[in-house]
Amino acid sequence: MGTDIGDLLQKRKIELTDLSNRVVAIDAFNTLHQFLSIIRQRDGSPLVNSSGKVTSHLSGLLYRTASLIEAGIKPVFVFDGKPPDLKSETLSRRKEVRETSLEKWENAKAEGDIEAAHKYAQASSKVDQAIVEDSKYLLGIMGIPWTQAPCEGEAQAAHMVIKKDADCVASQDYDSFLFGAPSVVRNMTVTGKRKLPGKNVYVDVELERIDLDETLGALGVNLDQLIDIAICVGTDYNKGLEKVGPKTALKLIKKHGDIHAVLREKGVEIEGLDNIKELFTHPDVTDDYEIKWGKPDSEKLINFLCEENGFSVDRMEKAVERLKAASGARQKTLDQWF
DNA sequence: CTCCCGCA
DNA sequence: TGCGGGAGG
Repeated sequence: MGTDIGDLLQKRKIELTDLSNRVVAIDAFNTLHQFLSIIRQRDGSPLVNSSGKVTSHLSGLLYRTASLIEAGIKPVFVFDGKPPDLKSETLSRRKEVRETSLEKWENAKAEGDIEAAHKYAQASSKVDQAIVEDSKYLLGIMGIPWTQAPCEGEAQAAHMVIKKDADCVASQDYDSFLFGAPSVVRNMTVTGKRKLPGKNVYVDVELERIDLDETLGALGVNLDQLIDIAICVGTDYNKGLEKVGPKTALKLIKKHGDIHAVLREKGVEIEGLDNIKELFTHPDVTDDYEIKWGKPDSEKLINFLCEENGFSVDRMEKAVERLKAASGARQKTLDQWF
């Protein structure tokens, strides 16, 4: 998913407390996708309510967000809008992977291969409209703001950081850099553990921050050239050059200056190059958003989570209490400042 | 993923 | 008090 330029970036280990009082623009799609793929039972089936509707994402969102608020972080979730036409090939490839995985999941379950079943179930997860609507509703009654991007969520999140309405983007992908995000954090989990893809193994992951200027300085390129490097390697909008990974791409761009010169030198072309580049340099974003944190609505939360979705009342009362206490503390802090 | 119980 | 592992919906 996204662009494979991770190796080139300057990663700095940070602590969750370093993000205290910071506004973090969270890539909602990215986060929900993680919850959906990871919060599953051993045979791979997701958590569901009594009508069979998936609820894994609700569990993840509630607990994760509550912990972020407790850590003093000010989260705002950014949802994807309509993807650009140039992304259609990537999207149909992802769809194919999901559908193949769904078949393999069924087969593995039938054969009693639990481990394979779990693996394919994870790869079959999809953030659909119902998941998105549920999540927006839950965030609303939690008092957590969210923004609807006109197009790519990562572009919108980057825009909000550029405008200084947020301090950094939180995503596992690197794409927001290509949209000019000055600062990105990865691995923003509570436990500091993450599941290894495909395997039933958990590893410790460090919360890390990557600053665009620092990375550009270390690489000796500008943002335009970083975008060129990504296009050489391949993005959601194009395939990338044969046998060119991040290191080679960096070398090529530094040697020849820009992607046009690289392509001339190699005698190859990238179809629609100007349009691809435009998607990164002038993405479709909006200023029509409001970032405001409110009080959680206990009654609606208990009703939605317990009545409608079958969560345990005991657990939810505890979680809602935590959320209320944490957002009250935040309110106090803000009052002291203003 | 995060919670929470059982166990050192 | 802190870890391991299963449950959660």
